[in-house]
Amino acid sequence: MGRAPCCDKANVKRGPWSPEEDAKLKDFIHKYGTGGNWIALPQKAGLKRCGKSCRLRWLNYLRPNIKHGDFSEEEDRVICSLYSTIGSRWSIIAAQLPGRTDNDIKNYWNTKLKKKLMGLMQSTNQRKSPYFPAANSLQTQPQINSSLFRDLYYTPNNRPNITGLNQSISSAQPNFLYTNNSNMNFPNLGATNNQYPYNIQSHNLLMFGEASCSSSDGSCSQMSFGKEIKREEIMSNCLQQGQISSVNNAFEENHQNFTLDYGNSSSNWVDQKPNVYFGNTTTTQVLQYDNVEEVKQQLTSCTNGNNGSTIGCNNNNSMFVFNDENYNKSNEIEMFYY
DNA sequence: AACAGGCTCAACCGCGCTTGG
DNA sequence: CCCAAGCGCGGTTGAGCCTGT
Repeated sequence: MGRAPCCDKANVKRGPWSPEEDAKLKDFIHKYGTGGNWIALPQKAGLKRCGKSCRLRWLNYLRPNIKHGDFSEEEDRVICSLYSTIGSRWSIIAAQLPGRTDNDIKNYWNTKLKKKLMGLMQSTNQRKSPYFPAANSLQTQPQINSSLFRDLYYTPNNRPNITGLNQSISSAQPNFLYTNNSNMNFPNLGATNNQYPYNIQSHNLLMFGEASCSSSDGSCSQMSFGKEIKREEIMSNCLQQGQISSVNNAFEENHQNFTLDYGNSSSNWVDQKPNVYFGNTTTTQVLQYDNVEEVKQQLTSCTNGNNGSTIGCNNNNSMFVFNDENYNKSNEIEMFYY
């Protein structure tokens, strides 16, 4: 036996709302509010509708200050940024866009924005992006004539933060949230210190900004904004570029101590422990940076350097790989998003 | 003009979560 | 603690519109 229906489907009207029904619902809510009970509302308002249908109609169409019509480029950016970070959590995305409903954004994403991005992907496909581009290539913004796409590389600093996000995160969701501090307002995903419970399991990272579409049948019902970087590739690149002299217990099994061991004195490093940073131990904000210079600035102001006791100066959705020598010169930092 | 196929978006569905008895 | 009712959310549907032939 399945779940009991929320209302008597035989006796409720379905389908598009008439102007008369809209007026009835609007009038009733203006006079009496929702009373905190949508199920009882239609009967009180004299509507032959299911309470859920009334709620939906009100929230998505009738309530004041609903914005209809084209989305601005700024709204596009916000949607893309948040989608790439938290996935299809439309209500959270909608909360950052006043006047827009989750349904609107979902429809817009599925019918237009996703395709728009796919178009951009195709037009920039020739540009080969190595897993670890030369550090100096990151001194400037990528040469892409689209602010939308550019911002997928360097998330804008005006991107809304998601402070206070307090909903449980399904393990199926993207893994951008990591906490090693149970006092954070971010949901504690079950991590204990220095454990990274999500995608790290696969030992792969996603390099944010490389949107891709993959499916066996060639359809594109799923699109991800990331390029998988296998840990072996990371390490191999680090070695090749002289960024590390050896890899020891890097990406240790059991997903603990997500660190690179540089095989030489750690005192020169910004932090003795991991030089790959996840999470943020001091604030609940998602820290974002417009460009590499801002990252450097943040790192320079790090007060936790060298003592190895804490993970400081981290960022919730990016990881930094430092070149020891060049970090001290403050001129080479490679930044990767996952 | 007629038709087919694609697109849009309002609405529905069902599930998980929350709340209150 | 249990259970039922209600809420909120994300995925899906399909009627109507649009566009190309």
